[in-house]
Amino acid sequence: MSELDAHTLTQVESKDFIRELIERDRASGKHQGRVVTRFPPEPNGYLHIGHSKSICLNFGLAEEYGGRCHLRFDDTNPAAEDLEYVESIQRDVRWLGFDWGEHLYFASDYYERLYQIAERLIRSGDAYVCSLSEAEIREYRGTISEPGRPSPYRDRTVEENLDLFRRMKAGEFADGAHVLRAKIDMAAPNMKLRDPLIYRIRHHAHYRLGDAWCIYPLYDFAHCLSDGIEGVTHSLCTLEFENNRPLYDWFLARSGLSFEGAAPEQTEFARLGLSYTVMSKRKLLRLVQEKHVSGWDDPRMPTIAGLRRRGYTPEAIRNFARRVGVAKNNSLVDFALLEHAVREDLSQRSPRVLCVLQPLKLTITNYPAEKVEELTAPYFPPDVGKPGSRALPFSRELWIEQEDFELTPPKGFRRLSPGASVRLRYAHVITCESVVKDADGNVVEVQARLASPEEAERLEVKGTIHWVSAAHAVSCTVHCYDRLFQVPEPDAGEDVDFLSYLNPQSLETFTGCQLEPAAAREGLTQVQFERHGYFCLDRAWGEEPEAASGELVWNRTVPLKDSWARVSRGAMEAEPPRRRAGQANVRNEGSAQAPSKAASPGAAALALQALHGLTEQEARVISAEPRLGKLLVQLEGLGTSPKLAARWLANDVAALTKVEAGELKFGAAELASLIQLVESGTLTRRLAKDVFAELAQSGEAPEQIVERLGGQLSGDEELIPVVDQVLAKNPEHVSRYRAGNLNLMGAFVGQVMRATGGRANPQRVTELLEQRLKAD
RNA sequence: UCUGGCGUCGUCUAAAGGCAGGACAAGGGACUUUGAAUCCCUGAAUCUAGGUUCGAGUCCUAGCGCCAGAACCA
Repeated sequence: MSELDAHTLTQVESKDFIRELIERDRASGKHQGRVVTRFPPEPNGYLHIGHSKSICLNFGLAEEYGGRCHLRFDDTNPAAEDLEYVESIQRDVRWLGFDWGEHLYFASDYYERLYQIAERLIRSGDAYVCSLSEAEIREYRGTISEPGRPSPYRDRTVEENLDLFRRMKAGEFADGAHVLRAKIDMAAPNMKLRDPLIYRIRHHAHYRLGDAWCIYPLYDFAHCLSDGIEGVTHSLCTLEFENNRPLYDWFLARSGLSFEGAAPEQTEFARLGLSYTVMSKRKLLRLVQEKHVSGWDDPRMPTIAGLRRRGYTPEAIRNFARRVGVAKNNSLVDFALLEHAVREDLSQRSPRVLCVLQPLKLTITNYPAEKVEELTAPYFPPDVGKPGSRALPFSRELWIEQEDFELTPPKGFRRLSPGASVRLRYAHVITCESVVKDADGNVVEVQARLASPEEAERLEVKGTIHWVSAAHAVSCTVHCYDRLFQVPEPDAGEDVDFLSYLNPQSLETFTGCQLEPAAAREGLTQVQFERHGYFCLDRAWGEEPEAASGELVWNRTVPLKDSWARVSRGAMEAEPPRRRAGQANVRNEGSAQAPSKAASPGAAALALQALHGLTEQEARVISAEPRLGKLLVQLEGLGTSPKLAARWLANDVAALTKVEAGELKFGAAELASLIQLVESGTLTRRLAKDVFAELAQSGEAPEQIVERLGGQLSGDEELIPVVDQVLAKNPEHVSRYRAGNLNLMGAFVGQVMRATGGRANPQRVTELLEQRLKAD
C-alpha cells in the first residue's frame, strides 16, 4: 500500500490467484524472477473455446511479466495423434493473436533425453520393469478404498531392470509384455502414487518419428520433465491434474535436471465450462464422426475453428476469456457472456447493411414503376461514429420481411399491418392500404402508399423496418445458427446420452434471401444485417464456402438482442430447468441439526475438558495436536489460566500448527508472556495478534517485539489526530455514514488501525469516531 | 468409503480480519429512422451450526454439499 492510500478508502485492482502467486515469486526471486509458461496440447483433436482460456492465460502471463510462452505438443501417444491436429492447433493459436516465436517444441523431440532419465531412475532404484499384464496391474493397484499390493516384479535388481528396459527399447517384446513403473507406494491413498507407469511398449508408428521408437513415455513422466527441460517456471493446468502434482514433483526431483532458481511448479485452475455445449474432445469427436455436425469447423461447434467460421473474432474470444476470470471453482459460464463479448466487438466493426431473409413483396402504389431513387445510407450508426456510406436504390417494388407484417397485429406491434404506417429504414414512411392473398388465404403481397414529408411528420411513426429494392437485390443463402443443445448441461446426466439433447433447430437455412446490392458489390465479409444480427461470409478465411449454386453464403454469428421477441413470446416458453443434479449451490437447510453424526470427543479430550474446564471444542482441538497439549500443560505450569491458554491454543496456535509441521519457533514461556501482556492491558488483542505472528516467525521474545513495533496507542492525544485525519480524507464516507450507513464504522476503524500500524486501541477509536461523527 | 480440491447475487468473479463490489443475465426507464447500440435506475449472494475477535466471507471446530481420482489417455 502506497503512502498515497494511507488513510484513504480506495478500491484496489484485484488479481487472480495465479497472478498473485507469480508476483510473490518474482518478489522473492524464485526462478530469478523469470516467467516461462507453456501451452501443452496433445495433437489429438481441435482446440476449443475451453483451450482458449488456457491459451490466453499462459500467453497473457508471459506478455504481462516480460517472459515467454512455449507451444509444446505433448505427443506421447502415437495411436491418437496426427499432423492434421498439429497444424490446426498452430493455426488456431496464431489466429487468436498469440506468438510463440521460436519456442515451438514437441515432447517427441525429448524422447532420447526422457529415455536417459528413465534409465537413471532405474539405476537409483526408483523404477522397475513390471511384467504383469494390463489386467493384473489394474487388479494389483487396488481401489479407492483398498490399498494396492506390490507387483511381484517390484524387487528386480537394477541390472535385470536395465537389461529388460533396454530390450524393451530394442523391440524384443510384444506390446504389453512389460512396462516401466516408478517405485513409489502401492498403499498410497492417492492412487496416482501406486507405482505409476512410465513407459509402455507400443509397436505403432509415430506421426513425426515413424518407427524410431517402440516404447513411449506416459504423461506423468513426460510432461513434468518436458517442462523441466524447457526451463518452464509456472506450469498451469486444470483441476483434474491436482492428484498428479505429487508425481510432477517426484519425477522432477529425481530427474537430475538442473534449474536456475527452482524447479517448475504446477498450479491448477478450473477449466472452462460453457452452457449449452460440450467440451470434451471425446464428445466433440463423436459429433464429428457421427455427422451431427459437418466437421470440426462446423459453426455450431465450440471449437476455435468453428467459432472462427461462425464469425467470432479473436478479440471477442480474448475478451471473453478475460471476463471469465481464473479461479478454482468448478464453473459453468453462461453462453450469454460469450454472446455479449462478440456483440460488443462486432458492433464496433461491422458495417450495417439491409438483407431480407424471408421476402414478402411490397408495392408502393403511388410510386412510378420506372423510377429509381439513389438514397445514401451510412454504414455505421452515429454512436459507432465511423465514416463510410453506400447508395441504396429505392423503387416501386420492394422486399420486406414476412415477420414485419401481421394481418392482425398483437398488442404493442410496431410494424406493418392493414392501415398502419411504418418508416422504411433510411427511406420514406409508408401506410399499408391493402393486401393480396393467394388461393389459400396467405398474404403474398402488401400494397402501401408513400406518405409525403408533411404527412410523415404528422403520423408519428414508431416502427422502422428494413427492405431492399426487388429489382436491385442480390439473392443469397443465410445460415442461422442457434445453440447446439437444448439444455444448459447436455453432459450432466450419467444415464442419458448427451446427443439426445441436440437442438434440432440449431441450423436454420434460408435460401432466396434478398441482400442490398452494395454489400455484394463491395465484397463485405463481416456485417450487421440490420434488425437481424451479425453475419459473416462463410469461410471468409479461405477454402470454398458450401455454396448453393454459387450464391453468397452468410453465417449468422449472433442475433441482435431482441426485447420484442421476449415480450411477444412471453411466458410461452420458460427456460428449461438446469439439470445439474444437486449442484453446489443448492442450499442445504436442515443440515444444521445433525449432531448425531458429529464425531464425539475422544477420551483424551474428555479428560482435558474435565481437568481444565475447557469447552468441548477447545478440548477436541488441543487433544488432537500433541504440540498444543504440551503447551497447555506448560502454560498452566507458568501460571496462565487454562481458560485463556485454551482460547489462544485452540484458535491462534491451532491455525499455525495446521500449516507448520515441524517444531514451533517459540515455547510456552513466550506464549505465556504474550498472554500476560494482553491481560495486563499493555497490549490490545488486536496488537497481540500481530505480535503473535512475529513470534511464530522469529521466536523472539514478545516484550522485544513490542518494543520494536512500538506499543499500544490508547491515549486520546495520540488517537484523535489520526481519527481526524482519516475523517478529513474521506468526506464522502463521512456523509454516507451520517446519512445512515453505519457499516462504514468498520472501514473507519480499519483505516485508523492501518494508519497506526495496528497499534491503536480499536475500542477507544470506535468511541472517538462515534463522538466525531455524531457532532454537527 | 479413502485422498485431494472447491462452496459469495440466477451465472462468472472481487474484497492485506474493517463499505459484501464488478460483469453477464433479469426487471424498469430515457433516447432512438435497428424493438439494436448507448445512458440511467432496481431487485438479487457469503452452504449450515458453534467458537475466537471491538469487528468474520476471510481465522478455529464440527457438519453438509459439489467436483476430481481406481486408462499401458492427457
